[in-house]
Amino acid sequence: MLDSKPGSEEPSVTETEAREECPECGSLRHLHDYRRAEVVCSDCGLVIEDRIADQGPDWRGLDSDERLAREHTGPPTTYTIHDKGLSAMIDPRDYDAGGSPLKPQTKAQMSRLRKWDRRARISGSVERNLSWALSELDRVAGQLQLPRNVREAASLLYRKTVENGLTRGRSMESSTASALYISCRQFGIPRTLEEMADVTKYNKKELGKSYRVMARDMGIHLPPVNAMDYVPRFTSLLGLPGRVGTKAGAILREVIDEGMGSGRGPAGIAAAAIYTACVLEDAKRTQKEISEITGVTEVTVRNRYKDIAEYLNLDVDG
DNA sequence: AAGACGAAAGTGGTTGA
DNA sequence: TCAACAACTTTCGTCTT
Repeated sequence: MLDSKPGSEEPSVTETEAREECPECGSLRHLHDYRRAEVVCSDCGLVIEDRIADQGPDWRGLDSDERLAREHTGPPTTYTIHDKGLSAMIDPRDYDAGGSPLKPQTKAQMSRLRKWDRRARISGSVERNLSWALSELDRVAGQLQLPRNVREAASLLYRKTVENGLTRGRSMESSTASALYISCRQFGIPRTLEEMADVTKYNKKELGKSYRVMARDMGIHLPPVNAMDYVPRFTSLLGLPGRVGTKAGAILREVIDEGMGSGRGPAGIAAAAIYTACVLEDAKRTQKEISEITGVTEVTVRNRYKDIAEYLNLDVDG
């Protein structure tokens, strides 16, 4: 019930004939990738539109609880109409409906009313931004299959960031993504920046910069990512049996104890440990498959694998 | 033909003057 | 602030199965 199986394969990509041609190559064949919420040109791969999931009832891949929770939250349309026609204007002039001046007492009252009206409006807009941000946060969290507690933590972090005025000059998307990324790290279920980048409109670099700034500003010290934390998810995404995961964990522990972790990217080491475990356990996955899932290149998988194999051969058992 | 391996050049981030 | 540096990626060619 925690993580839905990655193996459940609904057709998440459909090809359609588009009305507009691709600005890059002019092709009319577009792929709708609902899992990644993108429209991609079939011929040149250009991402024509992202976040299509906002436009329809296409939330998917989540359990019924989440679907329920999400049913009416949503895209900016609700937020744009939120204030419309609901808040009345208070006439700024001190005359009554008939045009006569107000009594001093009434005048003072009206002035107080205006003051509170103004305050309500401002806090209303803060609320609206917040509610938009939180639904964006939920969307990304949903696509990354993150558990509730991480979302809660991320929401809280985001609120605090806003309260401290640290979101000024930054987009809400980058801030919510940063809050999520940081929370994931804190909960020991890290997502790679690649994965974050896949479901937001920012790339690895931008997200990296943005989350660093937020962590620094909020005085959060993030311990380095533990390579071990990647193993369960990667093995499960690769559809590997449990024993391979255990093996990979054992290899990792051994290799990291030996100081191989320093300076190297944790995801790369995790990927290589999994690859090694695959070889040893005879549950072969190609380097390519592993690199695709883990977001590190084949070359890095190879290099780390070489390191690990070297070390393991020096040791007695393998 | 596909996968594994490695060399070479390029990129972004960190470090030390 | 800038240059040097290590890690990683990209690209491409060769070897192996």
